[in-house]
Amino acid sequence: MRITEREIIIPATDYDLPGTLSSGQAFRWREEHNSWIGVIGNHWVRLRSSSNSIIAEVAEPVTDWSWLVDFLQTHLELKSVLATFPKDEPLGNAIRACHGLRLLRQNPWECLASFILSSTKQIVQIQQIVELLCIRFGEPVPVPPGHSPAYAFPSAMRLAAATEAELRDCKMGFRAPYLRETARMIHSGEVILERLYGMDVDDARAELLKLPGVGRKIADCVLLFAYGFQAAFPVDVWVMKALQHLYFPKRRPSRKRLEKFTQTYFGPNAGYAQQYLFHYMRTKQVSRRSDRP
DNA sequence: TCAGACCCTCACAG
DNA sequence: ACTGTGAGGGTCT
Repeated sequence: MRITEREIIIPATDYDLPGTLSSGQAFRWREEHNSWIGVIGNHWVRLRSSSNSIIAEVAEPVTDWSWLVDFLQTHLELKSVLATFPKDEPLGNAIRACHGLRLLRQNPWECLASFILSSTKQIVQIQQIVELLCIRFGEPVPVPPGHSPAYAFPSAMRLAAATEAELRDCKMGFRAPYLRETARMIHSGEVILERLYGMDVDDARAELLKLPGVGRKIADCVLLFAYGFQAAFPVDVWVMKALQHLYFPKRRPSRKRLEKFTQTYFGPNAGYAQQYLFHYMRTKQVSRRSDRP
């Protein structure tokens, strides 16, 4: 007989759970009483950090926890990843300031849809939009007694069936037609997200770029956060600021030159380096509002 | 390559 | 309190 439990202790060293869950790669995690509540697939999940481990609780007993371990990527030895970073001062600062920051491994559809909604939005706003989307279109999932309702991320089929007005009601503005059309193309099989796992990074990116509302930056986010392609290096306004300031102080590099740089300088775990730069810039630097005289 | 448009919300200045 | 303004993990034309 197999053991089913509602709780599991997952060994995890060098793992900053709050930092990772709030670092702008996933948008459905809320802090509550020193723990983090979210939904993975059809599972309501509560996570909390302990010494060298993460304690996870779900609503109903499960036997197979691989979906959670895969999401958290706890097996990855962070030290060996950080060891491949170039030994420069900016990254050194970021590593020191963001100790234990990790990359998650998310569901491709949820990640794709979420990042389509991310363009020119602040992270809190993205969280709000995704939340509304799940409440309105997601299937309810079981929650422990006493907890507020939770919903799975809505399927591509469901979102393709929604009207543009219904989507705009979720405060996503001009992103609504992008999300709707992308949902349709995924549901119809014009782009098959499962196939990207077996492709090389350039082919996988080309597939994502077929989708409306998906440009280079969002494609690279999905490649990195959902598929684990380490060659993907999303360049957003924060990372661009870091790159310009730290590595190209003289003049702005061309797009081609910048791509060459990010694909070579940061080494085999460039995607990880990107997340450290992003999180460092966003959380640890002097904010622009307070650095006025 | 280079604008400008695109929705909407929030923070902040006055 | 109330309005004006700017900007936010971009993409498309």
